[in-house]
Amino acid sequence: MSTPNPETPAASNFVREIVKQDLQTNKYQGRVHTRFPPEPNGYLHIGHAKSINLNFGLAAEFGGKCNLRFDDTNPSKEETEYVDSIIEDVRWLGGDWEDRLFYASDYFDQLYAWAIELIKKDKAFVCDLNAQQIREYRGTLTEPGRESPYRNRTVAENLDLFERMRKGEFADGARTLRAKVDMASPNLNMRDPVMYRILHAEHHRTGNKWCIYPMYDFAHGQSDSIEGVTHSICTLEFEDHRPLYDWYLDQLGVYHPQQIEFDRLNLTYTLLSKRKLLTLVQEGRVNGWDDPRMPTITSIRRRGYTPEALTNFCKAIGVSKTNGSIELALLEHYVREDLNRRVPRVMAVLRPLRVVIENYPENQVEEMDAVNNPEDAAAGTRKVPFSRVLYIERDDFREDPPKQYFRLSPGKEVRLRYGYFIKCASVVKDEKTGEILEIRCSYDPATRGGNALDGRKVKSTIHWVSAAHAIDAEARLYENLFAVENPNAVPEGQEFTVNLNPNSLEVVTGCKLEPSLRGAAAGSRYQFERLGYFCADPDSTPEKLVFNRTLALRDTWGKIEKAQQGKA
RNA sequence: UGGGACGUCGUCUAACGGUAAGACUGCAGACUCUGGAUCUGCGUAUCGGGGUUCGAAUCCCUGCGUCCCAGCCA
Repeated sequence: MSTPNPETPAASNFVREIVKQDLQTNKYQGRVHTRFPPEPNGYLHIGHAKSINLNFGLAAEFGGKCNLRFDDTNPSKEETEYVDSIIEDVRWLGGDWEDRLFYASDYFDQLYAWAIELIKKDKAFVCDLNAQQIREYRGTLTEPGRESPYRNRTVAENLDLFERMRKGEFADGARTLRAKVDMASPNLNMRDPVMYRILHAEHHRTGNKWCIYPMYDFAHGQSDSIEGVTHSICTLEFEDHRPLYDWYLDQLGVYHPQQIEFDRLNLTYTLLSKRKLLTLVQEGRVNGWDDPRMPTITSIRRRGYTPEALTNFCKAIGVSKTNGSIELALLEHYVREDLNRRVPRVMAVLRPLRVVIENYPENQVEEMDAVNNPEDAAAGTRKVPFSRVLYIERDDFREDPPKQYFRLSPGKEVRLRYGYFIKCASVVKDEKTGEILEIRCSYDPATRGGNALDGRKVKSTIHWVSAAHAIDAEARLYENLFAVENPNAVPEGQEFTVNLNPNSLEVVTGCKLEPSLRGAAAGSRYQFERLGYFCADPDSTPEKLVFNRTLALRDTWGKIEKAQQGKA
C-alpha cells in the first residue's frame, strides 16, 4: 500500500486476528494469500479502496501475496474499458499484484471440467425450466421449494445435454446446469443453484469460444482454490453464499480457502452503488465517471485526493461486521491532514476586488519572499511580485463589517501576506448599481514583508495577487453531490436523484493567480492560502488554467458568520 | 412470519471475565504573518429484561431493533 502516516497505528480488526491465528496454528503452512476480485462492469469507488487496502494490506503486513483477479463471468455487462481503469486505480492506490493479474475467465476450461465431474457424481443436472419457472419452483423465504421435474435425469443424459449446451444447440435461457443440493434448505442459495447459463455473448477476453458461462458461485471459490488463496475476503451480503462456496469445494475435493465477510463502506452524503453511479453518468447528472464530485477512485484522484490520505482513512475506519455509515468529515480530515504537510502554498484570488495603493510608486515592483510550506522547511521560499494595483478576495472587504469581522473595511488596517500593512481609505462604486468597483488604500512602507517594526498588531492577514502579474484561471468549487446524509433514503415513489445537491458544482471564472503557477501541470496540488486545497485539472490549457477545489480549509469565520446569520 | 448477520459516545473503532479507551465531529480557550496548522480543556456510550460470577460490554436465557437473502447479476 502507499506509505501510511507513520503516526497512524495499524488498527487491529477481526480479519487480521483470524489471519494471525491461522499463522500461529500453521493452518496454511505459514502462507497468507488474498485477492481483490472486482467485476469489470464499472469504475472502482472509495468502497473498493477499503477492500483493496484490506486485502493488499494484509498480504504486505504478513509477508504474503495478493492477486488482482477480474471476476468476469458475465460477458453481457463487462468491458475492457473497466478493466483498464481498475488496473490503473488499484495501482494508484498502491496495490502490488506483481505478476499475478488473473481473470476468472482464465479458468473457464477447468470450471467446465469440474462441472462435468459434478454431473458424473450425480451432483448436477441440466434443467429445462425457464427463469420464471425456476423462480416459482424455488419457493419463498418461508416456504420450501419444489424439485425440478428434470432433476432425475440420468448422468448420461445430463452429460449429453450439457455438452450440447456448450456447443450452442440451445437458445439463451433455454436450459441451465444446476447443482443438486437441497430444495428445502432455508438458505435460498442452496436450493439447487444455477451453475451455468446459456449466453450467446462475446466475452471481452474469450471472445466467442463459449456460449455458456459459469455463475459467480460456481466460479469464485474454485478460482480462489486454483490460485491458492488462503483468506477470501468479501462483503457481508455474501455471508449467505458461504455454505455454497464450501459445498462446491467440498464436492470437488479440492484445496479449500476460507471465505470471511466484512462490512462494506458507507459514507454520509455519498452513494456507493455501481448501479446508481452508472445512472448518474448515463443521465448526465455528472460529467462522466471521473467527475470530481463522484466517489470513484478516478474522480477522487482528479479532485486532488492522495492515495496516502485514502490509505490512512481506510486504516482509521477499521474493519468489522457492523453496518454503519462513516461521516464524510472523517475522510476529509485525512485528506486535509495529508495535504497540509505536503502541498506547497500559493496565493490565488477567486473573486477579485481591485485594490489601488495610492501612496505606492506607480511603476514599482518588489519581489517579496514567501514561504512555500510552513509545515516543511525544506520546501523553501519563492518570490512574489508586489505592485501598486492588486487583487484581493471580494470576501475580504466589507464596507459595513459585521461583528467579529477582522478583515478589511473602511478605516481598518490589515496585513497583506508577505507584503505590507494597508489601510482602507475609500471605496469606489458604480454610481448606478452601487457595486464596489475598487477600493483605495494606503500602505505603510515600514511594514515591508509584513513585519511591523513598531510591534503594531493587525487583526487579520489577507492574501493578494499583483494585478499586472496575475494569471487568469477558472476554479471549480464542489459541494457534496447529495444534499442529504443518506442519499439512499428516498421519499415514496421518487428517484434517488431527488437527493442531488443542486449546488454541488460552482464554476468561478476570472480568478487571479500568482505568477509562479504558470504552466502548472495537470494533477499538481497546491494550497491556495486561506481558501483550500486545489488541484490542476486536465482541462487546463496553456491559455487558461483550471483548478479543482479538492477541499476547503477549515473555516472558523464562516462558522461564526453562519451562526450570526442564524441568530439574525 | 424462514435463514444468515449485527447492536459500545453524535459517527467509526477498541477493550477477548478485572478501572469502558482512541479518532472524527461539536463546544471552549491558547498561539499564530493563512480566522490555516498546532496545542490545551470539556462533553456524551455498553439496546431492554433476567440470570451465572467476588466481578459482565464480554458468558447464558429472553425480548427489541437494524441489515442481507426469493437474478439464468456479482
